[in-house]
Amino acid sequence: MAGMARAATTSDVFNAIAEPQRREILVLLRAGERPVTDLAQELGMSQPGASKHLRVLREVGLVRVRGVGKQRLYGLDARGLRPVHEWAGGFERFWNESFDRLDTYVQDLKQTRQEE
Amino acid sequence: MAGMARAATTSDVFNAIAEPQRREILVLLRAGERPVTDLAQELGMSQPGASKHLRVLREVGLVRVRGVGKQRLYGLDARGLRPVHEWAGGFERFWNESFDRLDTYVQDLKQTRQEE
DNA sequence: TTGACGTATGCCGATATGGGAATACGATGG
DNA sequence: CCATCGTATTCCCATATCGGCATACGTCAA
Repeated sequence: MAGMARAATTSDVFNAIAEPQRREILVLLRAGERPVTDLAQELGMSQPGASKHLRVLREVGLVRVRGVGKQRLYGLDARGLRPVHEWAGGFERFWNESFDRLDTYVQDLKQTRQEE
Repeated sequence: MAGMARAATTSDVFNAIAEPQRREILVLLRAGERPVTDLAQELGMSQPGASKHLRVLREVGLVRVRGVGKQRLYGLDARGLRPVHEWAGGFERFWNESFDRLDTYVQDLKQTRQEE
């Protein structure tokens, strides 16, 4: 076991929401519970595709399922998104500060090359 | 070209911050600019490793570099984290609501199996 | 110019991922 | 019990990562 390719999408919320389609699923679920087929159709993806994404979301706890007859309704459990919100929020003062102020460390080193 | 393995870490902020070590780098950079070696040491990773992560962060615009003599100082540009914060914030009312209230859709279908 | 130092890249191996297609599974209705 | 609908799982492929290692690159000092 030499190289590992990332923290396993299935164990980390940050990873789970790294996938655009999974984010879309979460957004759709804000409107209420839905069966897989519904989601698949609305997002223009295959049923197996949707099922797979939902599985990831379930494994990180962002989604809940309950069986209703033949169907399985997926519902949102947004609690796991709170840490994400808070983590990003920890940078709020940095994106609010203008870059000039942010670069206090730079003050003394005026006029340096600005890569890219 | 059949299967694509994800949106390319280098083009999406969500993907860039899916990596724990990259998140750590961003956190460290809140304290101010730093050279690669510094970060690498502090995070217990190799210099090439740190350079690679920083490259990803640079490509999504979360980090800036400027050359100072032999060194290259990396600095935070947190503006890209704002969308993340806002996206997650869009779910705030859902994690605040108790699950019972959230399941209004469920009200009429009492006592259903609760998977997992 | 030649070192030396700091840093970026290239290459490799092991692994994970997402999509497609086929198929297995589960529950309900007859 | 069987057919059917809704959904999950499995296989396979092409690709993308991440880490380690070696190495190329760039800048400064002498």
